[in-house]
Parts: sequence; structure tokens; C-alpha cells
Amino acid sequence: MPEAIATISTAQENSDFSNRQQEVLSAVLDLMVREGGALTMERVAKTASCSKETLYKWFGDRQGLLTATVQWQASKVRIAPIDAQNLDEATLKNVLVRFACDWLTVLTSDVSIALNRMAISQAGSTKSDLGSIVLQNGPFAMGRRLLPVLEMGRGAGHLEFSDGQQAFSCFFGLVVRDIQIRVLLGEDVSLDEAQIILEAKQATKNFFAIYGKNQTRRK
Amino acid sequence: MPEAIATISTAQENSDFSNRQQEVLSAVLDLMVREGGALTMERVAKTASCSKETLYKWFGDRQGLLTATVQWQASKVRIAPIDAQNLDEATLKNVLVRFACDWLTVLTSDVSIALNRMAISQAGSTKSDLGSIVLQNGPFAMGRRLLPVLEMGRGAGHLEFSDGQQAFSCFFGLVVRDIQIRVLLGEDVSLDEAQIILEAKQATKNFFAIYGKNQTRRK
DNA sequence: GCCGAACCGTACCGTACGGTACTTTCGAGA
DNA sequence: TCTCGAAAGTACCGTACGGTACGGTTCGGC
Repeated sequence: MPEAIATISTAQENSDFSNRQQEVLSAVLDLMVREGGALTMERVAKTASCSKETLYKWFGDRQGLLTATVQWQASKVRIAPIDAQNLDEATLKNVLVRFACDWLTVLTSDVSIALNRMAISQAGSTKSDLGSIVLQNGPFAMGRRLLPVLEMGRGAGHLEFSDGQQAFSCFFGLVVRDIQIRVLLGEDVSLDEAQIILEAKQATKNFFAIYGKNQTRRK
Repeated sequence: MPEAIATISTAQENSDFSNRQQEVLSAVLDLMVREGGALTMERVAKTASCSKETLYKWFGDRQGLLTATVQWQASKVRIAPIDAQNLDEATLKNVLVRFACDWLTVLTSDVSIALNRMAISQAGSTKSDLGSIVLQNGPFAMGRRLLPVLEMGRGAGHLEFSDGQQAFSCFFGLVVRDIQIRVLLGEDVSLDEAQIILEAKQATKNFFAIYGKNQTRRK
């Protein structure tokens, strides 16, 4: 059964930040989750037990601190790679279900919600790339990962589509539905592990109803 | 061909706000679209040519002004009601396509983007109901409208599902996909009328592939 | 023409926050 | 033990913004 495999690496040396700096970034993340977007440099300094001056020295300004935090967090979330070579249909479905599980788990996590809120609230106004960073490590990363899988599935004769991007986008919609916008708008969508697995299976089944080549239909 | 029918009523007496007040709210909306979330009471007063004191007298405080704006805008967007009685399958599909068109049109509109950004950025922190207001007038309103249609379609033998809410949620995902999160994060997703219609038709077709009773499959 | 209400424009206040400067502390190396 | 640099702690500055106060103007009713 596909347990969530979105790995949070314990994260030391794979990053451009020193250990102390990562402590600071971790504090920022905590504050973002706990306090929402209203984090001040003073709160960060106090929480991380460092001086404001150090913050500015390391990260330039507030925007730089936020950007660094988002990038650092993004570098930590890695969807487990796919290595399925002998793609029978059951295996393909399993991979898709695992993908969906991972995605739903990440989407509904506190950190992801806080990060997305932060990026969205800045997307309209200031010149900053938080939005594109989140985008690159969110939907786009998922697409880059999933597309080869879908194409392998097509190659093995289990799927049928002309536009891979469109097929991916469809899968995305089937998995995410209105869940993300609802959590972002503050609704308490509590999904436990079991529910996530159910949703993921349903989404995969529906996906095969659309793009599957010779499926038995109807749930 | 389904033109967008999300009607923006010219909006006078159907509201709880006087004409002058609606001018102010309109100015707020303009500012939210142009400037992003960083709107100040002073900017609003200057833009609407009214005094700050009047703003506070009418709306209480900043939060009240934002809430009033969101509610006012929500009261303006009305998806055209469905009156299809003799639901043959073609009519049902047409209704769904129109729905999808309306929804995509609204989702990608400047005003909707600005409103959602505003609501999302406040959802995590302050005690305020912007999020739930947007939610009520967004996905939930769409669901309330669409659910009877789906059930009529089921009654007429064109659709097959047990959980109507789930079927709606699926349709939502097929229509919206990753479009909303991308526009909210600042990507420039430009959809012209023709593309929207294509997307809507595709979504409807896919929906029937999942929930249709006796459909001819594959695009 | 007078009065009061509504409202505009503007000046003002308090505070919160981003950013900077200065002092103190701590720890490593000579 | 002395020195030096890095970083903590703190005080400070400028400004932006929410919210209030007040004088001036318009306008409808008498």
C-alpha cells in the first residue's frame, strides 16, 4: 500500500546555507506556519535567537529572507523518483496512486499551505519571485516527474493520449480538485491517511476512464 | 455556442450599499486589481475622492471595508440559472460546457484573482471571514448550482453516480485543473474565449467518460 | 437667508516595522 | 593571556499606515 513518500531530507550539506543559517530558516518556517504571513524581522530574530543585523547581513533584506526560506524548503521536498521499468498496468496504476498520495499529503500540510499563502499574497504586488519559485517546485515539478511516467504508460499500451501536458493537467485536476483552494482560503479540510489513499485511488481510476486504453469502466 | 454568461449586473438597488458607497467599493476593487493587496485607507480615500473619516464611518475599519468589498463583488457575480427541463444528453452537455466556460472566465478575471489573493493572504492570520465569503461565493456556490443539474442528468439516465458531491468535485477538478493555482501564483495564463471554450468542452467530455452512462469514448 | 447634516480635505497621533549603528559577549588561534 | 572577528543584544531612526479630530463646503429643509 502506498505510504506517503514525499521525503523530508534531514537536510544538511545539500544546501547552500550553513547549519546556523538553516536554523534561522527553520524558525522562519515555524513562524510562517504559526503566525501566518505577518512575520516581522524582530520576531524572526527573537525566535531564532539571533540579531537582526545578522539577518540583514546574511539575507540582505526581508524579501531575501523569505526567498531563501522558500528555496530552502523547496529543496527539502522531494517526490520519490520513479524507477518502474516493466510497466504492467497494475504497476502504472500503483505509481499514479502513490503520486497522488504524495501530492495530497504535501498540499494539505501546514508548511505547504503557509508557503503558498505567502507566495500568493506577494504575487500581485511586489517584484519578487516567490510565486515562480513555488510554482517551479509545485505543479511544474510534479509535471516534470509525472510526464515520463505517463509516456512510458503510453509506450506500454496502457494509456492513450496525444498531448502529454494535457494528460498531466487532467490528472492534476482529478487529484487536487477543489481541495487546494479550499485549504488556502482557510477551510479546515482534514484528510487522514486513509482518506488520502481513497482519493488517490479514485483519481487514478477516473484518469484511466479518460485516458486508459482498454479499461473496464465504472467504479 | 456558449458565450460567457456570468452576468455582472449593473448593480444598483439589489445591494445594501448606497450609490456613493458602491462607488467607493468599486474604487477599492480597482485598487486591489491594480496595486495588489497593498491598499491603504489613504489610497482608497484619494482614489474614491472621499475622506478617510467617511470610510471609517461607513465601514468601521479597514477589515470592514475589505469585507464589504468582497461581499459586494460576490453579490454581483451571478451564474445564469439553469432552466433545462427536457434534458436530452446534448442539452445536458451544453449546460455543463456553459458552466465550465463561465467558471474559467471568472477564475481568470483580474477581479477574481485579486479577491482570491486578498482572501488567501488573510486566511491564515487575522480573525476575518474573507476566506469563507469567497469560498461561499466561489466553489460552494458553483456546487450548489451544479448539483441539481447533475442530479437531473442522472434522473434522465445520462449520468451515473452515487455521491453527487463527489461528482461535482470531479467536474470542478476537470475544469479548473492547475489553472487557478497558477494564476494565483502570478503566472500569466492568458486564455482567450476560444481556448476557454475548448477547455470547457474537453472537461465536459472527460466528465462523461467518467460518469456518463452510455457514452462513446475517446476524443 | 439660516440651520444642521453629511461629507470632503487635511492635519495629526500613535504605533509597528524595516533597516542601521553601536556595544557586549564569546570563542578560536597566536 | 591577548587579539580579533563573528555574532548576539539593544538602542535608535525614518517612515508608512491605521485611526481620529477638526475646519470648510455643499445641500436640503424651513
